[in-house]
This record gives sequence, structure tokens and C-alpha cells, in this order.
Amino acid sequence: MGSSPARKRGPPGTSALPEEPTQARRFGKARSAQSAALLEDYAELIADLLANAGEARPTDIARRLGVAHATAVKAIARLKREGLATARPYRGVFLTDAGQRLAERVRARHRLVVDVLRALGVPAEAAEQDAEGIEHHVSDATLAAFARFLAER
Amino acid sequence: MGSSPARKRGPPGTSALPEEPTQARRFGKARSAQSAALLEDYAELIADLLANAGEARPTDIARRLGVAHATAVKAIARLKREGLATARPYRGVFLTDAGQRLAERVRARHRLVVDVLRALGVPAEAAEQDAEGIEHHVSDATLAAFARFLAER
DNA sequence: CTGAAAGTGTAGCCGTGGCTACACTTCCGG
DNA sequence: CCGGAAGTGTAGCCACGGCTACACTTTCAG
Repeated sequence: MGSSPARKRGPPGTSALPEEPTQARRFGKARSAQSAALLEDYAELIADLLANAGEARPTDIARRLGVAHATAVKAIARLKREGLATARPYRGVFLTDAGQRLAERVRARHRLVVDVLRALGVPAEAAEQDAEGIEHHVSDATLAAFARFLAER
Repeated sequence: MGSSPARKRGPPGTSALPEEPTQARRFGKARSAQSAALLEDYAELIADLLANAGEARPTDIARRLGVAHATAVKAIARLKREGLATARPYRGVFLTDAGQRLAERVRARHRLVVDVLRALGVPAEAAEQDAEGIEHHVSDATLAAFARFLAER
């Protein structure tokens, strides 16, 4: 980048170059990815609880996530709105088909990210920790590259 | 696959196991990392603008980030609150020493993440895109491993 | 020197994701 | 069968990061 001092403010016909929507687009995508991240975490956790404990209750979810139960309840409401989960008052939470598919994808992606980090020499604890944040920003292309890398190495 | 049905709700002495603060801690960290991410992006961009254009104005920042100028102004206010930037009304934005150090660290980390992704076979465009989201969740341990990996390969 | 355009700042709105506080259900032990 | 504890739900608060709308500065072209 950088060449033109880019001064001046005044008149209409100042710049006229295409500028650079590229960077803006990237930031925008990263931003929206982050929005979906929460739902993904909840869906994955609910699937895990259903599989391992037979039921997923708001308080369990909250405890595992380290948030207040009210926060979990709100998130569950959002999951329902998005058609990912179902729940009846005082009964547990369940995933719809869409929710289950999401949970599975998230789970697979999480494992893949952790495995790649480990393969790169990242210590186990750090790998798990970082994967928690990283996984929500890994595109399909990157995911595919990860899989290829693990297979080849 | 479970094991324990884990039913029951009632009495006080129900569980008594250490539960699992581990996962909660991880989620919490990922959450707070995400909070710092915005500031990091702004700091990096401001440093870039200062270096390449000589000045960093709210509107330029907003355009590059793809947000409304008011949004950028608010973020700048937060940067000031955090002691990372200085700005006088209608004059540009500048980084404090702390802000510059942050920007440099962020910049280096960004490059490293992109390089690792590229080395793993991720296409250039996807690497840039994903790095934008990933970089904020890479711990020092992981960063070190990345550097080692690139050096060795 | 002046006027209008661009940039800047401020106010107010929304949705999200945290929280606490409080009311209501459920369910178990006695 | 009944009381209380744990779980659940709801309301209301806050900060954040978006946005639009509008008022005010700055700066440049005439």
C-alpha cells in the first residue's frame, strides 16, 4: 500500500480510485463469523451432554461454559429461534436435525484444528485452549488444507 | 455413550466431584480474547495508516474496516480509554507507546499466522481471510511453535 | 473571503451476551 | 404428602459494537 500521501479533503472529485473493499470485506467476515461462534459452542456442548449424560439442562450447560444459568437460557432461546434446538419449560434441551448436523461439523472441525496444532508442535494444553477460539474462523478451504496436511505428513 | 444417567436434582450433597472448570476456563479465555480483538485490529490499522499515509483519520479507518465512521469514532474513544491512542478533536489519531508496541506485536503475529497457513497449503486468499479471525486466538506458546515450524520445515 | 463539501463529533437506537435478583416448578427425602 | 432445595424462567441492568441522523469544523475552490 502506501504511496500517495492522500491529503486533501475538500471537493467532490477528490479520489475516484477503487479504494480497497478487500480489507473491509475480510474484517466484515471475521466479525460475522464471531457471531455464529457462540451458537456453535452451545450446539456442540448440548450434543455432548445429550450423548454423555442423556440430557442437557440449562444449568449443566451454564456450568460447563462458565456462565450464569440465565445467560445459557438466553442462548438456548436464540438456538430455538434459529431452528437449531427445541426445549419445553422445565424439560431439557434437544437439538433439531439441523442442530445435530451443526454440532457434528463443529466437533469434527474442533478435532481437526487441535490435531493440526499438535502436529505443528503446540503443547496439548495450549492447543486445546487456542482451538477453542480458532475453530470458529477456519474456512472450508483451510479445513481441507488441514486435512490434507495431516494425511500427508 | 454414556455412562452415568446423572439424573436427580434434589438434595445438596448430590454430586461432589470436581466437575470441570477446565472447559469453562477455556471458553472464558476465548471470550475475553475476542473482546481484545477489536482493539488490536484498530491499533494495527492506525499504525499502518500512520506509516503509509502519514495520518490516521476516523473516516479512513472506518472505510478500511467497513464500518460507519461513528463506529470507528467510538472504538477510538475506547482505545484512548485503554491508553493505546491519543487524539484531539478534528485532528488525527495517534498511538501511544503502548499502542505502537501492541500494533507491532499484532502485525508480526498476523504475518506468522498467514505464513503458517500458506505453508500448510491454504490458498492465499483464504489464508488472509482466516488469519484475520484466527490471529486473535493464538497464544504465545502456539506462536512460538509456529515460528519453530516455519524455521524447520 | 466566503460557501459548500467532506470530515468529525454526539446522540440515540438496536441486538448480543454477560450479570443479578426474584418468582415459580419439580422432585426428593422425610 | 408435604416442605424445601435445586433447577428453571423472567425481568432488568450494563457494556459493546454496530447503525442512522443531525450538528458542528475544517478546508479548499472560486
